[in-house]
Amino acid sequence: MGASKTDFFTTEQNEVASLFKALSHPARIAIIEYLLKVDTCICGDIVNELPLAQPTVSQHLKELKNANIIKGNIEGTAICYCLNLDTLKKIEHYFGTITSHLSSKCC
Amino acid sequence: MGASKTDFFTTEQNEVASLFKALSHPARIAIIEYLLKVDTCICGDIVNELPLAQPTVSQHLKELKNANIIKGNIEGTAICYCLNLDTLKKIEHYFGTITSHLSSKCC
DNA sequence: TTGTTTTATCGTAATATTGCAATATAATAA
DNA sequence: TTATTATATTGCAATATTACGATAAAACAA
Repeated sequence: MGASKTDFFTTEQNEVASLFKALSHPARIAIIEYLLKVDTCICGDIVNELPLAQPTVSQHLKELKNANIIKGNIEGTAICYCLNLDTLKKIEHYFGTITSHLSSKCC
Repeated sequence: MGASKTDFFTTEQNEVASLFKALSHPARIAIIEYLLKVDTCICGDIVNELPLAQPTVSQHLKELKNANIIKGNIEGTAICYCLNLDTLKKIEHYFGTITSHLSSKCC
């Protein structure tokens, strides 16, 4: 064997894990930080910002889109990408719940 | 090729990505949520809580420990695991920075 | 000492991810 | 129409992850 035993965990646990999987590559972190830095929709130049070939960047963008971390709108020949505030807030809230429920008396 | 081109990204981007990689498996999310639920150090019964064999659980615990998401203290024969509040707060802060810097005018 | 319990490591098979060349698709320009 | 430009998809090789049986190691009990 070797594949994840997805079926043995709850839907929520699988969803949370796949959200973090989308964030688990430095190229995808770089994309997020670039979109944050320019603070606007970006049409086109993400490929030029990364040290990776165009098909590879396209693949990473697809993963971020599938996880709803970024949104992509078609603007003529180019595609306009930007961060999805809702999803990012959801992740922030997930950790907020953890840290607020956690007593520091432990260990 | 196929391996991550780690060298082409910043140290910080690689560190953030590997923190999320530690969170990218439902078994590790289940471990975190279990430690949160019992709200105390757990000596031993994590293996019984998960639908995975003992070596597999041990491997997942090691990854969480390497990422500083959990701490493990030896207590005689057993090992006492608990969540590392500092790291979890660091992740929460990372998203807080993103969401607060992000204008919603986009897309 | 030997036995028991608990956790870690080794070895390996199954599966998933990463990266890119080649190619395809889509929108616009000339 | 044919170019051009921008992004997506396909196919495949290299590498990484996941899972677990077998085994080792560590701590304690008898």
